Amino acid sequence: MASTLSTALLEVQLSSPNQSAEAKRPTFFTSPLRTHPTKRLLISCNSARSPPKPKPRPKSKASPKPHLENQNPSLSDQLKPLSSTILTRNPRPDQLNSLLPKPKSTWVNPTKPKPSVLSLQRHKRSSYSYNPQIRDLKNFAKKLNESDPDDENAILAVLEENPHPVTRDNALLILNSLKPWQKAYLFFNWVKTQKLFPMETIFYNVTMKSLRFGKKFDVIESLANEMISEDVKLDNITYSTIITCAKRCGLFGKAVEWFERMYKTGLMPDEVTYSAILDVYAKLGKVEEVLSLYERGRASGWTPDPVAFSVLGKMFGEAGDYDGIRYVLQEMKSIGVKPNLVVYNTLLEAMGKAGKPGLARSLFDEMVESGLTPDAKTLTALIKVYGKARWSKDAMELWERMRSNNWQMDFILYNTLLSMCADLGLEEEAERLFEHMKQLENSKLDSWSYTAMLNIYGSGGKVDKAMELFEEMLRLGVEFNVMGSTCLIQCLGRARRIDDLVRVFDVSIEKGIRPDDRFCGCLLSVVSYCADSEDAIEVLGCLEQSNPRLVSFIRLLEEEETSFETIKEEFKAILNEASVEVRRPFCNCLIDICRNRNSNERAHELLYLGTLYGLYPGLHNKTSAEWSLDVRSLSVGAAYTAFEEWMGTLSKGIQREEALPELFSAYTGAGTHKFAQGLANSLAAHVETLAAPFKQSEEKPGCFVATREDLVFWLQAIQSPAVSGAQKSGVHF
DNA sequence: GTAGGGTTAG
Repeated sequence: MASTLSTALLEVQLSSPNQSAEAKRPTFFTSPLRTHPTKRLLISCNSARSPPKPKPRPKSKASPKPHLENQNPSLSDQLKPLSSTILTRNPRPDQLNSLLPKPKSTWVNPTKPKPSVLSLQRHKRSSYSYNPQIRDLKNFAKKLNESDPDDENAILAVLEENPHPVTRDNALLILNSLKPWQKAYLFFNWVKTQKLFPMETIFYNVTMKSLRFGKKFDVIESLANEMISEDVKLDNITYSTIITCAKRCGLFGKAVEWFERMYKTGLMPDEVTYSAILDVYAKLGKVEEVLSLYERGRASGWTPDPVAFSVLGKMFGEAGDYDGIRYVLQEMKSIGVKPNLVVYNTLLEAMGKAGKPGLARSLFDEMVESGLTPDAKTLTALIKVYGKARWSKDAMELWERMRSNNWQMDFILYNTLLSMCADLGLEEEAERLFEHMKQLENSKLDSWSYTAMLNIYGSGGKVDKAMELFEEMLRLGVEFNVMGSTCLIQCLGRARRIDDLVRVFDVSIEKGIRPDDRFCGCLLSVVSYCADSEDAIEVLGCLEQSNPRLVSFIRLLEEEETSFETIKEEFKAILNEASVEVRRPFCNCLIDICRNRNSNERAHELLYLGTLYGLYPGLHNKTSAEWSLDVRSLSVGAAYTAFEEWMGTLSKGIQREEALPELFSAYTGAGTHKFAQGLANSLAAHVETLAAPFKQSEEKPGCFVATREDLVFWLQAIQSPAVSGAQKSGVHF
């Protein structure tokens, strides 16, 4: 089995997610905005710089191909591993909503002047005339708001009490004051049945806004259809309300459908509707469509406002596209639009998502210099960026600045500060803040605050403090969520407090927590280091309730007669069911479990499969001077397995007299990650057990180096029958 | 929230 790893390395290139066969195909829309495909990414000539290009997909490194004895395989043979090694990806929102119109190939002559795609005039609002009865009417609306929503007769009785005649203006004023959508909708229908005056567009619009608040898209749509059948004109306000409601309900196909419909009726969107639809495409991750719309709008003479730029900024942030973010800033500069606070907030967060903490910091400085005062959202975004980047110094400085400048803080910001403390391991600071938050007026510590503290104690191994907090949550009735439970269980597992772990698990299930993949991964990792089989059985019991398939798989691994094919198929199915971020941890834990149960053979099979399914990209790196093994993303057991596998492959290479480089290195990393040091120590111990000639480099901690001469000598020595004892100590070649 | 668009914690 192990001997096939070198060929597996060939296959892994096929299974890397970036080269998946499901390459995105651009979707066109059928509105008059359609442009010729080759023109789609051209940005208006006013822009100073070229638009962001889609990033080239990362290419696989051209590593020297292992020598293969057989002839070139046929095309169908070459394609086979592709279908058998590709895992499905998590569904994206645009894949869930396949309602977007399919492309039609309508030729648009690019030499003709582009038609205008949006109206530069915003919808004019009618001005209110002063209503002397306003007080009475507001009181009346208040009564309606307070009446029992389920008691129709009571509501009708209130309606009869209206002190003033229901004129158009009075009805509008009342409708605007009704809060829950049920009341507004009821009043709207009541007015309609009175037939005192024609129902104009504005009545529908106000009612729709209320319905949007209640996310009642189906009702909004029925009202819109009623407008069409009753011949009431739909205006830009109607359409933007419909579109944004569909968007907030996640019905992106519907949003696009109504946008298309607007064009079909000959109504031109104004910039508000236009921004709304830009946001729809942005939320779908359809960057090219958004840029195309943007470009067409610019070509029609549109000067986008900060809202439009905020939409673009958010979209690029979600895509982690730094070039895109920079493009937004450049566009604003060249058009002469000054970013407002919301734009800065969006871009700061986007910078964080694109992994640019330094640029976020300078953008923040620029914002403050421009005279804007950061609000709680600005500070939340920046604290989050610094926390994730582990920039302790900047985070603490900002925290200090917040206090000395008396900048606005809210509870979300406090909770974010707590989470940042968890990221940076600042236990004392977090405790102080937590106490401070307890004493704040009008503020209650919520599940987020407690979860952040559980995270801090959990990752710091403070198991007693974590349990105290858990009891406190139960006592105070603070919601205990899946993340808090995961942190606590992880902590209890590391401390081998299995009875407490099982109790926390039971409480979690009682409280209605639904185990997610991370939660199961956490239980699986506890199983992996349970030396005591009774403990393992307890934890497997919890896992059985959360993910029975995983437990059956562990049993399959234990049974000697299970074939490799069975393991392969079942493992693939499990990985496909799991979300992408837990796939590698699952594989790592399962390898550890196998090694702990002395089934190294199975561990090698799993590593092979993990590699095959693309869970360990970049594990092997080769230059002419050095071959290296990067085990930073591997667990201890997986790292041992990978190391042995590597030595086995090299050993065979030596037998075949293949060319070898001067230097060999294994890299465990020794950086900021909590467990990195542990991995370096473990590999050091393992290397010593094997008496392998790898030495930890002094200038590069976490890097184990061996020369070709030493390595070849060692490998040849342990292969000779005289020293076969080395094999008993765990070397599996 | 006073007829429509954007930011808002793991």
